[in-house]
Amino acid sequence: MASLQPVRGTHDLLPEDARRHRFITDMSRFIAGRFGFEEIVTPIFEFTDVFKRTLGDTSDIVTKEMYTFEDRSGDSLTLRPEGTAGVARAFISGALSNNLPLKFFYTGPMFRHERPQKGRLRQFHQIGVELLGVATPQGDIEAIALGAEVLRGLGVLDKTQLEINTLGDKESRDAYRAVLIAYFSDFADKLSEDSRARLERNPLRILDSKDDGDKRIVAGAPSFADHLTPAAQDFFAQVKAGLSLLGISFTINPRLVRGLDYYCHTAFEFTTDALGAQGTVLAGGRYDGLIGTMGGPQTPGVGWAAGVERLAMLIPEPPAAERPVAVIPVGSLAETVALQVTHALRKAGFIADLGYSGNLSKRMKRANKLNARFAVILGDDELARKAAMLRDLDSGEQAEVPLLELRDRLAQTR
RNA sequence: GCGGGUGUAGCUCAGUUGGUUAGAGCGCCAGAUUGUGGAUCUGGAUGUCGCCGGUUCAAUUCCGGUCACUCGCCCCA
Repeated sequence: MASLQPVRGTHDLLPEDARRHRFITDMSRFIAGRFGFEEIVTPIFEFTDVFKRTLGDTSDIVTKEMYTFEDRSGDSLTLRPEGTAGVARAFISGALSNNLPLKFFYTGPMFRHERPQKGRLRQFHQIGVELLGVATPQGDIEAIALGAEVLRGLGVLDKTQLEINTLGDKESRDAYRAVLIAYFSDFADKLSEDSRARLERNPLRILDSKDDGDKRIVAGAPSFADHLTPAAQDFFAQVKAGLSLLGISFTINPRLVRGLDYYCHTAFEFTTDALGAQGTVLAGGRYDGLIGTMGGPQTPGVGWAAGVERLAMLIPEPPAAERPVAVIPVGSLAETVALQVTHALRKAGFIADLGYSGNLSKRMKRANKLNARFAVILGDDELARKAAMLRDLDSGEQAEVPLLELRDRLAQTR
């Protein structure tokens, strides 16, 4: 086994994997385009503060998962651990607030120093969308509908379930948080160690604990639904109604939460049971407070991100590579003609492969391995007649074709 | 970051109760077929038995460490 290994948690994408990824990014970009989302490309690293301010000082990502380094001018930079912060920063830097609403699609690598697992890498890839400037439930509905359409386009929608929840508005959440802390504090000594830490940082998370003891305590916890303001209830009702109107099925998961203060209203996740512990495939929510928190104008936003590697694992077969035409010279005289023919076919838009060496048999084997559709065989006999033997590699039939007609004959079969 | 499992050929895996030349299938290469691939047959090459150290006359096998992968937790895409 080779001793030269890639950095832990990083991964080479060999052509078959790369094709799978390209299919995912191309398809999602295309479908996002139908919804009016245009691609935005932001840098792969930002000033560390961009992520610290958006993700909060206590989040796991900021406290232990960022690839942060100092560059030669002494600035603290961080490889982006997620995509929203960069888009929000671009929105502020570019003073785009008078063009609202804005609809962005992005794709690219993200970096988190986590312990790798299946579906969890240190460099991974995401696709995502951000819809800025729409404060009404229409935005949430459109974002979720787009997510569902992307999954459908990829052929994986039926392998996922959509779960949604509401985090309410700030008023609802503050009230609920206080009630929750009061409730759980009574049980503090009985909670698991993890949950005791969550009581400080993010009490909502306790609701989703997998610890059996915690679950018993959670069962008696006050319900968020009882603390939603009428406005927040109405907002959520409209989101649900919109999804139903579009035929998007969902379940409500009251334990689906987001930790940071700027999240509000709708949180949603498309999950699968096919990927073990990393079941979340596409997830997002509304973040009306984010841009304001970063120092920009108060601007509502809703968006989601999806893991390309996780999506790739749900796609059983990668899309087939395009099938080439194999040009096969027989004898050294034919080599120069083969080079010309190959070049002409490439200029005409065909994928043409000119084997580099070997006799006819060997080159035919190579053509077969490349899954070539046709072989163009150039030997002395054919060349004497300014023709080539055109062999259909699927049927095994072959016929001589004048060189001048080769291009049109091949074009007919496309 | 915490706990468990695994690591033998390019891939999937057998095997060695510690003993001399470590195996299979698939794949790869060559030939049967010097102008015809896919099927078949014949032959060939695979390899620090993850890495480092310890115990031992002897370690791929036992022990320790380490690295990688993997499962769960945490968290997330």
